[in-house]
Amino acid sequence: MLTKAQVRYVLDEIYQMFPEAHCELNHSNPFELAISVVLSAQCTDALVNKVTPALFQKYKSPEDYLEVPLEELQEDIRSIGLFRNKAKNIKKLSRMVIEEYGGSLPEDRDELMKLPGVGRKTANVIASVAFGVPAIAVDTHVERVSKRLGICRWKDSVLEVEKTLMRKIPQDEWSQAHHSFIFFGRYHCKAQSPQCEICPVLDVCREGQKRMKKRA
DNA sequence: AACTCGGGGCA
DNA sequence: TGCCCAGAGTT
Repeated sequence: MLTKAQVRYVLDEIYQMFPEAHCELNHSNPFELAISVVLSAQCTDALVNKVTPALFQKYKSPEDYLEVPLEELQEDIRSIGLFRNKAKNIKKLSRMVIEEYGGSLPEDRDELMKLPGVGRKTANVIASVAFGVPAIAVDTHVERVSKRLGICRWKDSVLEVEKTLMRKIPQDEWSQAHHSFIFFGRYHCKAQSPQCEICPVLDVCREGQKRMKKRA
């Protein structure tokens, strides 16, 4: 496992690598943010961003999602994977927000996770981006990068990864670290083809050194 | 723990 | 054109 000093080193290097890493989600409207993040499950943000402008033009409130037939909502998000489930979730989520939360999104992560389509990762994103709650959302990029580097253990569950990251990263950097890890995972430490040859943190990376030795 | 849902994007 | 990508829910 990487020491706290090594984690510090990794963070600094990765921040330098992706200085533009930041959250592109609109946080002025928590409900729209929640819809965006629910749509994001199992597909890229870029794909979601193609759909949301027109979507939010048409649907202004939770009530609007309830008024249209399910098939119409499905059609409006068709270009995204899993659109049938996601449309159902959005309708149910809208109903819950109206009936159980008085028309606005709950701020508590455990309450958020009661909403359909909102798991641990999504709840963390909503809580941190919309409500400023300190959190680290562990998606596949964050998980893969943390495990390869040796910040946490391979067998760790998502929850354990999250706890370890919170322990080893200063709280005021959780957001920046989260977004930087996403960029790092998507463009550099990729699932199938990690760019170990040109990696700035190879010297502390457990998996990277294994890979390089294998190649030699 | 394994399986399902489903498109877009890239090789 | 087939393989890879990306979470939540259900069993």
